[in-house]
Amino acid sequence: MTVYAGQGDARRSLALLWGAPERPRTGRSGPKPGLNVDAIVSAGIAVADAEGMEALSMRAVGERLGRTAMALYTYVPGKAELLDLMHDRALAELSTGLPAGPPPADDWRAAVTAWADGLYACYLRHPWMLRVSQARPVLGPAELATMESLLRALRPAGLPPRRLRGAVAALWQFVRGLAATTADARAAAAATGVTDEDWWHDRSARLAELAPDFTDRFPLLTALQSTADGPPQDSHPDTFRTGLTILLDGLAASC
Amino acid sequence: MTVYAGQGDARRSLALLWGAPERPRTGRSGPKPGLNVDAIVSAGIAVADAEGMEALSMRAVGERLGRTAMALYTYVPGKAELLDLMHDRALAELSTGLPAGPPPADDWRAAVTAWADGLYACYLRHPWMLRVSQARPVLGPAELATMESLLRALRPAGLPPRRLRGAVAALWQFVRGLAATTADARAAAAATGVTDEDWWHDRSARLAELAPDFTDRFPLLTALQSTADGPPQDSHPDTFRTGLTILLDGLAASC
DNA sequence: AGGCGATACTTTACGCCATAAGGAGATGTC
DNA sequence: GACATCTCCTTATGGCGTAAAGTATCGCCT
Repeated sequence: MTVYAGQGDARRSLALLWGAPERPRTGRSGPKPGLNVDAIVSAGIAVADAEGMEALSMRAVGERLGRTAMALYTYVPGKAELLDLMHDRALAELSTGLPAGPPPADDWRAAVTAWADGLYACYLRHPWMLRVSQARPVLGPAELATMESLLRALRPAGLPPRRLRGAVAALWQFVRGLAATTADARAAAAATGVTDEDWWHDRSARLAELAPDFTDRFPLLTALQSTADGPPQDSHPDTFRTGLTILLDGLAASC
Repeated sequence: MTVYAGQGDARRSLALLWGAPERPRTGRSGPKPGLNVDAIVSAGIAVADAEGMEALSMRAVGERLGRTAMALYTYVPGKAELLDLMHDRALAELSTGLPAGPPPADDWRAAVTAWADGLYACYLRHPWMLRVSQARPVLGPAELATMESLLRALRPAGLPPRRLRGAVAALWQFVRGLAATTADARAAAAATGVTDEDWWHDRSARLAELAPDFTDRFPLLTALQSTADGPPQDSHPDTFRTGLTILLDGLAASC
């Protein structure tokens, strides 16, 4: 299941994302909070990382914190908002790991490549991120910072402003899409215990059985499959590299 | 929620996709089937088109056919397989609508653009497709045909085989990713009754409130936002166009 | 003609899910 | 000490996919 996010109460969600000032602690009665938003977000990420998005339930998160599911609702309006927070927190790994120094000269190709590599790796560390809806972006600080850093990397390329939006979209979607493919393949391999290679072999055999005219109907596909050095096992890094090169070439051509 | 597919029993799924020969009808007792796989797939698509992926339940599909949810299990192993079938059926719209004539000369840019436009439109007609997992592709006939037709469009470009995989991935992921963004924006607008423009306005205002140092922290983003002709309302077609141009330029540069 | 096995479909049930509603106990201010 | 407030719990509602088992219907065979 893909999980919707960015669907929650916009006001509360944004406030939580940007660390809105909590209500003043003075003059409040009642027991002290035993939990906090950060801890809940961390627990959520831990669950999702370890057991995947489909295992991420309010119960599971609560359990990890020694609480019931309902306890979380004191701190977070609902699951959608929790997802927003998790997504932005995970994305924040990108900026924290980076060198704080000045941007690396004018080599924008290297800079964009580094950006793409970082994002790709982040998605693969947290595959559940790929199941969070992307439209109407959550607009958390980390998401905006990631965008800003891509723009910074692209700056020396001198793209005309009109093209910038398209460039950003193409790059981001490519990284995200390829990460999704890679992540899903890994997940499937892990779940079924079948390697990618075996799986393709199996499917190919069955396809040949079900569609005897396969090579006639899909000649170019057949050719593609045979030109590559063997089955597409672990072809993902390669595909990522060449796709990115194509994108960079396209950017270069755009002035 | 993103919905997993391609997770079902591979054997039955593939057989259904490729229209495996049903067991011989002669010599079978029992009541005649009142349903068939095609009808179920159509009903599923109707439900998903009309009410979105989150409303697609076995109960809902059964109801549309005047049956209970459990009746479907006579024809289809489970929900995952039904999703696979729905996805491939929807993708089949691409090839049925096309001119049957020979490929259009050597203008590969036009051909690829046509392919991308068609796929983009298909995704927007059936936004639920974007919530179907993409790794370990289902390998239904329509999916393979779509791939084949992209390869056919790309052929005159004369890409070296080593680059083909990356090119296909970059194009497909870009189209899919941008379609997802567009579709989600539309869905959110429809659900909340807030136009994209209003929504952005609202969020911008709140962002400025929550992060007063916004323009300092994100100077390039701020610049990007102001260069565009107004808010990004309906900027999707534009973004799609320019992103695609960049990709095509990149392909051209790759020989 | 009658019976029997296969098949289509239903009902029921199980264990999940998110979360609404309301209550219990702890903690602070007055 | 009274009371308001806050955390966290229990319970309940209405959903989900689907396992299991029951019922009704049909076709073949004796």
